[in-house]
Amino acid sequence: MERSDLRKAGLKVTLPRMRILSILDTSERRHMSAEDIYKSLLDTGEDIGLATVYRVLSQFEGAGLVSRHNFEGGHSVFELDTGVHHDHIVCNDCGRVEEFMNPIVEVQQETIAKEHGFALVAHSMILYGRCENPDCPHRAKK
Amino acid sequence: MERSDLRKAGLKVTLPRMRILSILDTSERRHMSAEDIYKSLLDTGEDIGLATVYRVLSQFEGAGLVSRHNFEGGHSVFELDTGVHHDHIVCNDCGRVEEFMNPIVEVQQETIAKEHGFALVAHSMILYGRCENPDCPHRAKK
DNA sequence: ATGTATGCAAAACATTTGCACCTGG
DNA sequence: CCAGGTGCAAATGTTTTGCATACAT
Repeated sequence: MERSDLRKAGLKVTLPRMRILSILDTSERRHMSAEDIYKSLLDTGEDIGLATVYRVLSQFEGAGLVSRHNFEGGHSVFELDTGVHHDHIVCNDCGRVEEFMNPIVEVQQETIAKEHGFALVAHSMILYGRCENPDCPHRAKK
Repeated sequence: MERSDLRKAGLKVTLPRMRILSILDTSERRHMSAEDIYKSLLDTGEDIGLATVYRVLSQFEGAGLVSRHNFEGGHSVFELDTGVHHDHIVCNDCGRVEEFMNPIVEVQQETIAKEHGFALVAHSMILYGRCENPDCPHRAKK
């Protein structure tokens, strides 16, 4: 029950918030843009505005319920924050997103920050490539 | 003389292109947004449109003369491509950008891609933190 | 009831594009 | 001369905001 998550975050339990949380939780794609979520709501017959989707996602981000990533292409993607840190590898062809966590890289980040006299606050690491998924367009294309 | 760089890229040597290249080359800040470059042109008394700045930067990117990075905040920054790969660490307070190249991280990226069945094409790694620069606002603030 | 949330439309940005005019080779 | 480049304004795509209305507590 995520109702409690909302209350804990100091957010009223409203229908749009529940629905958006639910979509992020149950969609087969863990990483969705605001537009994706909005369309998904329309499909479900919900009458929720795109502006609300953005507002709710920002609040969720502030509350630590979701995290936002700036992938290439000028739009953000959101995912439920499981509390487990990870980075992303994205297929340039089919858009598939996979998660990874590499301890060696994590350690190096601290080392690098220290070398440059920075107190590390956050980082963004995204790998782009072509995946081996048989359904991936770049393989289908030949 | 960068005239030859332009010719090599199959681009006519025009005034806007020269000026933009020159700004990227001589500005003390190596990393600039399109807007930054545009303002810099205005300061120099140049009459070059923002649209042209974007067009030229895109062409330069295609020609490998500059590289584009998507920092947080929804805007891109451009820098002269020296041919030497590096990533970035950005100060959240003063906006200062430093470059680094960590061989261990580079190797791990290939390993990670392989583990996930991806052929690595590109990557974006940006660290965010607070720098020790005495001029940095977050230190001045107390 | 009452302070928050929401929907809608409009605004705000960053970036791109259409088109008539200019310019470099 | 003439393909390609540029300026300007208008179009785009994404995200934010103002405001009157609706809702959770």
